[in-house]
This record gives sequence, C-alpha cells and structure tokens, in this order.
Amino acid sequence: MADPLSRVFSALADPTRRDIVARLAVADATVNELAAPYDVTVQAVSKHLKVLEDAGLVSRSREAQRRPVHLEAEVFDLMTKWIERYRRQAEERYRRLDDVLRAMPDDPPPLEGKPS
Amino acid sequence: MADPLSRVFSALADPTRRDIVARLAVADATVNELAAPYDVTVQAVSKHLKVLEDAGLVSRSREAQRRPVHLEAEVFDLMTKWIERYRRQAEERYRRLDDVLRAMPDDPPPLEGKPS
DNA sequence: ATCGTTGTCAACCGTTCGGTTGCGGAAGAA
DNA sequence: TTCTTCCGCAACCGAACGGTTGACAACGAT
Repeated sequence: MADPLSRVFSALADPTRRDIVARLAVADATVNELAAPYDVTVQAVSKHLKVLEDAGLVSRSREAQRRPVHLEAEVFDLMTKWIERYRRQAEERYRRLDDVLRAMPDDPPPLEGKPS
Repeated sequence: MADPLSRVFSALADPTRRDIVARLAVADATVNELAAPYDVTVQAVSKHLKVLEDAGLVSRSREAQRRPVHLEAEVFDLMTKWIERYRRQAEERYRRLDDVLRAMPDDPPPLEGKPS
C-alpha cells in the first residue's frame, strides 16, 4: 500500500488512532502519556504511532529519553482536497439533473432509436 | 468495526474503491461497467461495492436485472467535519504558540517549581 | 422452455492488521 | 557503575481483508 492517500485514510480508519490524533491536536505528548487511557500495552500504542507516522500525520522528535509526539496537520489537506473534488462533482451532477428535469415536461426527448 | 467514521475511512483506504467513487461521481453505473477497467473478477468488485454500501457511500437500486450503483455524497460530510475540527484545533495551537513566542523575550516565565 | 446476461452468496487461500510477550538499547538518577 | 525509566524491535497469534472459483437466483430474449 504505497500511495499516501491510502495510508492516511487507513491510518484514520482506527478509532484508537483517531483518538490519539484528537488528543495530539490539544497538545504534544509522550508515548506513555498517550497509552495511559487505553487498556492496551504501550507497545501496541507505539505501533499505532508508527502507522500515523508512516502516514505523515505525526512526527516523533528526540528529547532526552522521551520521544514527544507531534501532530502534523498539513496532511489533512490531502484528504480534504480529494473529498471536496468528488463531493463537488456529485453536487454538480445534481444541479444538471435538476435542469434536465425542469426542461423535460416542455421538451420530451426521443428515447434513442430511429424516429418513425 | 461498528462506528460509521471507521467504516467510511476504511472504505476509502483502498485505491480501487476510491477510483470507483471517482467514477460514480461522474455518472451512475452497473457492476459490470464498474468492473471493466480493473483486472479483477466481477465478484471482487461486487465485494468492494458492498464495503462502500455498508459505509453509506453508495446505494444500489433495482432496475430489471441491472443494479445501477449510485454515489451518496452526503457521507463525505462526516469525514470533513471530523477533519476540520482537529485541523482547526491544531492551527489554534500554532496561533497561541506564536503568541507565547512573541511574549517570551519580554517576559521569561518561571519553569514551574516554587518561586524563590 | 431454454438460453444468455447480470449479479450475489459461500467457501477457500494468502496477506495484512491489531494485539500480545519478550528482549534490548539509550539516557537520566543513585 | 549500576539501576530504572522510556521506548522500539522481533516473533508470534487470531481475526479481518482482498482476491479467487463455483454455484445459483433473477430476469430478458429466443
């Protein structure tokens, strides 16, 4: 799964990882702090962080023996751009469909096939 | 994986499924039409559509023996709402950090610990 | 009544995923 | 130095995922 978009969507498909992102939006935190609220091992959370890091959503810097985790919010744009594109396209279709429906009663189009 | 947000993110984490969504944004299509460009079986595409349907991204109506697939774009809002929330929160943090940094040189704050 | 098309369901297979345990490295504290 | 804390890596396990093949239901066409 090489492509960045898949990695980001996939990373956020997990509730625990979304919660981690939510908490990092408030403040940076260490792995142990992040792991505290969940009833899983620290290693499991470390794995989650690796997934988020590979997706570019998070960065880990070095600070003595602590590894403070920081949210990189720019990657969100990747998703919003993709989503907005097709949302708009779908809305555009609705708009055009409305036009067609409005035009219909006055101008019944032939249902393809040679006219008699 | 019960929660809707996980289902939507997970559904879009696959490149084939994102491509299907992209094509459905242009026009409704049948399963065979959708499967044509990919070198997988029709059954595989049918499975992908089930995933998209469970996520609420797509609906399948009945029309003779055809099952036209239709994009339901409203579900996108679920994601954009979630993303925007934390993107804004992160930006807010940056803004406050800037304020702190601007105030720093003039007002070096004590580094927590009883003041002498 | 039979045939061809369209699509789903079920069973299976290899891979990935989320979790565990166990170990080891890096760095401050004693 | 030795101890303790924080954390990542490797190996393993069960569940879920993406794909296949095979069978079958539904419907239009002949």
